[in-house]
Amino acid sequence: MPELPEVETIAQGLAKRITGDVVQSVWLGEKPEPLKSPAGEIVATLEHSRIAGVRRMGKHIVFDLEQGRVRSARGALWIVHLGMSGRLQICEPQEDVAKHTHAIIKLESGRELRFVDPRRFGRLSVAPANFDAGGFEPLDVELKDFVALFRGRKTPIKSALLNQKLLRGVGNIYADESLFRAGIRPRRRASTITHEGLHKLFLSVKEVLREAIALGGSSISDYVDADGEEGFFQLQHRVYGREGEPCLVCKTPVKRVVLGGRSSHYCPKCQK
DNA sequence: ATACCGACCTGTCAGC
DNA sequence: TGCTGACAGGTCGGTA
Repeated sequence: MPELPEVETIAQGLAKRITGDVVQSVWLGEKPEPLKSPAGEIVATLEHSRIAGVRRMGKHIVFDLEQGRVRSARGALWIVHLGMSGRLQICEPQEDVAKHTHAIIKLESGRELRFVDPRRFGRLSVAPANFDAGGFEPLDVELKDFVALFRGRKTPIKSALLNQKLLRGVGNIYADESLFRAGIRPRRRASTITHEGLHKLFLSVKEVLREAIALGGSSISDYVDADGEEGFFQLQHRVYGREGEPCLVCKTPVKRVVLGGRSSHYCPKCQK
């Protein structure tokens, strides 16, 4: 479900509400599929830890933990990837447990943090405090590094944008929207884009992500943030999900093609 | 290196 | 009403 702006919105919401709280106990569902680390390790790392902060890394939600009685400064990380359909919700204990709830974290404040994920593509793991997911943060990357990412790559530019080892956090919606604003077709080989084109793309990616974060992300079907609030960036989509509808610039019908198994939307006239 | 495909899962919606 | 197929914000591993 969520890309960078949605994950950022969720992480900010969680940070506001549970920073400083302490994990009392952890319940994990019996099926271990969603776990990337052994269940025992996740439980041992989380229990009695203080949540010192919540932040986003690419599409991961990262909880900074101060561990155990000693609350060592070194700490550890609890990392949640929401996959396509994952949600993290803060609940009162008496609230009904939703179908497909795979983890419940009881907090000393009395609230619970619940991980719900119908499609089970989400992943839970723990990692040392120095963990790094690799790739550049799109909002922080500098122009020269951005340009270097694509130089000499024959892969379609959209595939490169979706490659989390290069840039982390850009997904299907924001790749399409960024390419539209930069006037570049999704199938265009990365290596054939001029420096000027890459500069435009560099600006477009940042602009799209910043606007989307400001609007709380895109709510398609069921996305809501940690407070249960919907985002509004879906109202700003210019090509994503608009197959056959007129381009907002030139009225040409928006095209949809499949690229690497993903729907890709573009204006055949505005994007070259 | 690259590109395409299916796999992983469940839910929803359009069409018949 | 019910069935079927397409499709969904993500990633991984196999194959040529």
